[in-house]
Amino acid sequence: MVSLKDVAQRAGVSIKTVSNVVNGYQHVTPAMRERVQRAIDELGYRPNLTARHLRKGRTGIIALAVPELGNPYFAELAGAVIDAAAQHDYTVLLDHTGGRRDKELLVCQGFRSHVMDGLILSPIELESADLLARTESSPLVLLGEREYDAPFDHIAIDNVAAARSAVRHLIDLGRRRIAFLGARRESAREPAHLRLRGWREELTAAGLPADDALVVATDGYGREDGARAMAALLDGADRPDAVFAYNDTVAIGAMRTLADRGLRIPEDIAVVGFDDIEEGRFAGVPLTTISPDKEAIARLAVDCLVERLSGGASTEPRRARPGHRLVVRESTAGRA
Amino acid sequence: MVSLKDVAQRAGVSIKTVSNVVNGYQHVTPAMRERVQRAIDELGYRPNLTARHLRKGRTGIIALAVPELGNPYFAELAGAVIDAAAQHDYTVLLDHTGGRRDKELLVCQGFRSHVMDGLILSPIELESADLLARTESSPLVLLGEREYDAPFDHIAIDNVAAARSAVRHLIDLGRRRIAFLGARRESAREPAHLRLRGWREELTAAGLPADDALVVATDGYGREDGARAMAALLDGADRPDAVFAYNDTVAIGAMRTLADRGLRIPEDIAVVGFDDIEEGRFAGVPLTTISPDKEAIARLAVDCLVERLSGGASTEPRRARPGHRLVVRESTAGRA
DNA sequence: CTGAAAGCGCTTACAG
DNA sequence: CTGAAAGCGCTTACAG
Repeated sequence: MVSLKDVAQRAGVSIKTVSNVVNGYQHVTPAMRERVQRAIDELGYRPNLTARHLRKGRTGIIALAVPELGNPYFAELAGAVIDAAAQHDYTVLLDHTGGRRDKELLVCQGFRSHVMDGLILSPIELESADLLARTESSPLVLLGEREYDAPFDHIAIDNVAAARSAVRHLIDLGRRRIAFLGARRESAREPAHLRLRGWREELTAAGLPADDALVVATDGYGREDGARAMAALLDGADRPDAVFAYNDTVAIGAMRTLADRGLRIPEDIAVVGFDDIEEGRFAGVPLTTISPDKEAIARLAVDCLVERLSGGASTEPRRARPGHRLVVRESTAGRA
Repeated sequence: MVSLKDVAQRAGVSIKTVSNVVNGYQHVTPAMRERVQRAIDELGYRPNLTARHLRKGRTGIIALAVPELGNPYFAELAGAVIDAAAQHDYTVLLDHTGGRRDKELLVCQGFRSHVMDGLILSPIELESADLLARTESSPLVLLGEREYDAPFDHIAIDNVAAARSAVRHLIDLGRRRIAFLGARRESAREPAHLRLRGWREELTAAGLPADDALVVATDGYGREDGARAMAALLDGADRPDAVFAYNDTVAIGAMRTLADRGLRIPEDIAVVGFDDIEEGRFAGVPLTTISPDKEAIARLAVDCLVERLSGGASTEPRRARPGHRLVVRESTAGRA
C-alpha cells in the first residue's frame, strides 16, 4: 500500500505538500503540483480514507436501515438514497431490521456507529421511549409513517391525506363497503395508524359507517399477509366491495386470493394499494395506488443528514413532507 | 467521544489493559477485568472502529455491487448477503451500477476501496480485459452468469443446465415454437449467453429447430423490456407457443403484454422465467421459473471473501456452483 | 499478568 | 508557498 510518505519521498517534498495537492489546496505552485502529481501517478497512490476519517472524525458513510429489502418499496427507496448520497460524496451502508424491535434498537443505539456518520432509519416497532433513550450522538433521520414524540428529523408524506384520497376515490366509484387490510396491534402509534385514520375519517365524512369488521389485522406487510387477510375477510359474514390495503405488497397478496376465489377485480371488489412499486403497474390487474415521491423522500433524508453533519442545521428537529399522488389503474377503474 | 485513554485514566490502569479487556484477552485477572469493565460502563465507552481498522488494516466492511436494486432478484440477494456477512461480523456497503460499464469499472477499480476489505460484484458489461487490468489488491468475488478469463472467484449456478431444464419442461408439455426473450448483443460472452445456449442445446437435442426469429434482444432486463420484446414477437410472422425469458422481470413484462392482447397463459402461450422472485409466485398467472439457491449464493460469496481476507484461501480462483431447481406454476401447467 | 512506546496514514495548526 | 511536529484512537511487539 502506497502512502503519502512514499509519494513525498518520490517527489522529494514534504508530506504536507502532497496532502495539499491531493486535497486541491489553492496555494500550490503549478510546477510543484505537477511534480507531485507525477509521483502520485507513478506510484498509483490513493488516499487511505480510513486514516483521513480517523483524523477528521468522519467516515463519509451513512447507514440506511429499512425493515425488509424484499419489499420492493424499500429496495426502490434504497436505490434512491444511494444516488442521493452519492451527490454529496457519501456512501451507503445498508441494513435491514426485519421490522423487529431488537434489531431496530441495535441499529438506533449505534451498533457499528463509529463506522458511519449518520443514520437514516425506517422504524416499525420502535417506541418514542426507545428514541429518547438513545445515547448515540450521531444524527438520526427517521423515515416513514410512525410518529414520535422525540427530537429527531422526520421525513414522511401526509399519510392521512393520502389514505383519504384513496378512500375518496373508491367512494366516488360508488363503493360502500370499503375494507382496510393491514392494521396491526392496538397501540395508537401502531404503524398503520395514520392510514387507518385516513380511512376512518374519509368514510365518516361521506356519511358511511367505519365498520370495525372491515378492518383486518396482519402480522406483517408482505404479499402472504395480504393473501391471508383477504381470505379471512371473504370468509366473514359480509363481503366488501372494495379494499384499501396498507401497502402494495399487501394489495398484491389480496388480489392473488381474489383471483384464486374467482372474484373479478374491480367488478366484484376494487383494490387500492400504497407505495406505487413497479410490480403493481405490471400486476395481473394493474394496481391503483398512492404514489409517494420516493426521490424526494430520499433527497430530503440525505440533505437533512448532510446538513446536520456539516453543522449547518438548526437544533430544531425538521419535519419534511414530500408529495404524493393517487395513480388510478384497472384495479379500480376497469379497462379503458 | 470517550476513548481508551479516558477509560484507562478512570480505572487507574494502562491503555493496554483496557484494550485487553475490550478484546477479551485471556490473561487478565478477574478483579482487574471487573474494575475496567466498571469504568467502561460508567463512561459508556465504545471502541472506535475507524481507529481499530486503521491499525489492523481492515475495515470490517465488504461491498456488494449489483446492477439494479429495483430488480427484486438483486434486492432479495442483497438481503441474503447482508445476513451472511453478519455471521462473520461484516457489514455490507451496497452499491448499484445500473449495469453500466463505467460504474462497474469504477467499483471494480477500487472506488472507495480503502473503506472496504473486499468486493462482491455482479457484472453486466465488464469484460475480461477490464478485470485483468484491475490494480486494486483487495479480494473480488464475481457473481452471476457472465464467464471471465480472469483469476477471480466466481459463484454462479449452472446456467446452461438450468436453461435446458426450463426448455425441456416446455417441450414435455408439447410446445414446439419456444421463444427466448432477453438476448443481448452479439458477443459470445454476452450476459444472456449461457441461458441462450441452454435454450439452443435443448431444442437441438429434441430435434427441434432453434429458429433465430424466436430470439428477441432487449436493452435491459426489466419488466418494460420484457413487455416490449413480447409485443415485437407477437407482431412478427409466426407466433410462438411458449416463451422462455432471461429472468422473471422480463417474463412478467411479457405476461403483461399477453394479457393486454387477450392471449391466454398458458393455453395460447406458456411462459417460464428465471430467478424465482416472490413477485412471480403472486403474479396474475403464477410464474413457472428456475429457482437459484439465493441463500447458498450469498453464503458462498461471503465465505469466499472472508476466507481470502483471513489469508486461508488458496491462490487458485474458486468456482462454486450453488444449486437450482425448476418450480412449476400455472404459467406453464395450467390450473390444477 | 500489566505497562510504555511505536506506528497505522492522514490532516491540522504552527512556523518559517 | 512549504516543512516539521503533533495527534486522531487503536493494537502490536517488546519489556518487565
